[in-house]
Amino acid sequence: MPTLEEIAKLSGVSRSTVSRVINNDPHVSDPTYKKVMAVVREFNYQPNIAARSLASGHTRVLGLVIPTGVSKLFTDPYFQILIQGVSSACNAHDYSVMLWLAEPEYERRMIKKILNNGLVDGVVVSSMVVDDVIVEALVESELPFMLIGRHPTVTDVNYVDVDNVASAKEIVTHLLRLGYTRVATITGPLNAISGVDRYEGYIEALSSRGIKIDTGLIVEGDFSEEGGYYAMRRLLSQSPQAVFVASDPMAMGAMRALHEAGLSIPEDVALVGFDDIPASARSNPPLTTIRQPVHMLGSVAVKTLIDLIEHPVADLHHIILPTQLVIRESCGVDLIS
Amino acid sequence: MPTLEEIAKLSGVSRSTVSRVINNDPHVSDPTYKKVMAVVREFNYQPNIAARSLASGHTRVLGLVIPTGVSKLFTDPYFQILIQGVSSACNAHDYSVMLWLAEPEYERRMIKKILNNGLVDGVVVSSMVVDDVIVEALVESELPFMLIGRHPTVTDVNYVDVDNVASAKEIVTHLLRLGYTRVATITGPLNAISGVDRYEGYIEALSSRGIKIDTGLIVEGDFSEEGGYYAMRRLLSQSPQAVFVASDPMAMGAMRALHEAGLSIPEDVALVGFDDIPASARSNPPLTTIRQPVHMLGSVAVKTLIDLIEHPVADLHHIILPTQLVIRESCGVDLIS
DNA sequence: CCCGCGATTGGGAGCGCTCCCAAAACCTCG
DNA sequence: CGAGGTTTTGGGAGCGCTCCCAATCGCGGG
Repeated sequence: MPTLEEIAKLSGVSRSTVSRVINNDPHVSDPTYKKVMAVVREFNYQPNIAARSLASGHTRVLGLVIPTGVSKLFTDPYFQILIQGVSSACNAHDYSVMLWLAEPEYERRMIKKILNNGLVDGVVVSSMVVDDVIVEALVESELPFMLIGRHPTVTDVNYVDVDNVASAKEIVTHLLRLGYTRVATITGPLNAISGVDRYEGYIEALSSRGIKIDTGLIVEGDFSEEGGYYAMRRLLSQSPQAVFVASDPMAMGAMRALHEAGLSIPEDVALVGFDDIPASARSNPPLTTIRQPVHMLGSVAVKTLIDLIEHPVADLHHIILPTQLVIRESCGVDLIS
Repeated sequence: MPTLEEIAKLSGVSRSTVSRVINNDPHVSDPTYKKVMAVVREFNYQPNIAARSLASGHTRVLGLVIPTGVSKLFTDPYFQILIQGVSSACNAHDYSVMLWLAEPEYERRMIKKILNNGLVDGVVVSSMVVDDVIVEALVESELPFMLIGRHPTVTDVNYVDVDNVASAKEIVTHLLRLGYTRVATITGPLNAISGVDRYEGYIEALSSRGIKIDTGLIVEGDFSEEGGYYAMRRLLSQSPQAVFVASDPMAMGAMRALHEAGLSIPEDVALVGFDDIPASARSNPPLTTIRQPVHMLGSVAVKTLIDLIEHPVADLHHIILPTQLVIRESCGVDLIS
């Protein structure tokens, strides 16, 4: 592995000039540029990142933090797609991504490591949990960061999110419009902001149609298939006409419970989800759900973060990405008309 | 963020002594150690990684390369669990992980970046495809690396894998022992080594029982749910008694095709898979499959790699992890006894 | 033909750490 | 009490790059 200095010698110019060439500094004459580039290519020269970082103070590396204490949740395709979105946006901008799956036992130590080690120029945090310590730590540090999913209490930070409340309201309203009146919900964990927001949307949808809330029809889940399954079983005795399940993996579990109980969807119970994971299009029956642009959440977070790093500004970014109601068969058809 | 030098001044010792303290060098007297540590903690000092890397030549960062040209495949829980295994082993050893999802269009450029940028001390590669360029490139570079999954042609490299041939043979043999004779297979992509190996195991199982191979019963899939679905549909006309599906996601697809065709499992067609993804325990019926220790594949790869980095030795590591036949309901019960 | 100015180029001074060697401090024991 | 050894400690010399400033080059106009 040659060094800058060697490339300089080899091409008969100074260290500085080579540095200019590899950094696309315009203050280089065309012949010099070509001469140096030829040598660079010939020796397949790659600048040493550590040296560059030390000298320049930045690394072109972003951290991606997924505080999934619950490894069960990490099986959710959501994270996979998110990682993909982050990764591809980083590639496109010539950044690398450092992945931190924050296991709870390491969390404290880890946060310090993340913030202080100078390894990353910024971090993307997939925030989920309400009392997340990392966000405060991030605020204290001066490291640029983007949250994926808004934070419940700290609002003066940058984030990208979907409108969970409105989207949940939309899909529940769809159910109501189809004529169902006894609509239950399996919520997400209520210590997760998206869990709370989707629940909120459910409440709003019912309320705005003057339907009073029946707490018997509300069961808290945990976003997992298993959680959906058990929640649905508990709901069975209440014989709801329709159920808004706050995540597709839970909806899969709910379907399983329903099938086991010999009930058919949507004839006996209509079901809708939230997320539109790949499996939802292929379930039996295909699931009506809200499509989140998960990949885009990741890539937008990265793009915004990079912009923030390279052109620091004071103003806050609160980006809301659109969702889409995807109507399939699990919600049944209009009962009224 | 204080520097080493500042901590040294603050604690009244030299730069070198502080360096020794933070690196746990035994050549430090106890009082000095305590004195320095107090200051380190008080100022929450974290050594600058870039500087440390530049000076020491290593980074305590491992690269994880997943050359999933096919993003479809990345939805497979396999990778998620693999990433988790790698990540947690890294955490445990105080290493960080740099994630590279190698999208095909970036591949060439990326490989160079990975190998030369000096950002990582070693890489773990989830190798899948037969004609993978990265492995050769890795061999040329002097970077330590571990493959997850053996390479079809390059054998003098370190890898950790399961015995796909033997495991496939085991599960197909199980099918044969149950009394099925007309056993089909939906293979993985045959440009993936695991696809080939599992197919091989299928052939061996039949052959060793003197059953001659019927090419009509062999359909190539691609490890995805979709692929399994379409492959099963093609297989339907051959009316197999049982099918060995080379991956669980494909088995899910095959089940879907079977259900659609109104056939029941295992009464009309028995089905077995390979992988034991979480969903397999909950499918209808639960899937008989081979359990791979995916998490462990990741963590063993990391541990071995770290050992390789820290204690370089010449000898090759070819680690084979055990699999387990998990019998559930999809394979039916003994037809003979 | 010389001055002045913009476009190029060169070189010094670090960035914050590790590593090595030598100096200092401390023991042990004859 | 001092030689000789063993710990500890200190400081210089980089690691390979960027950044800044000064030096050089080239060229048009007076």
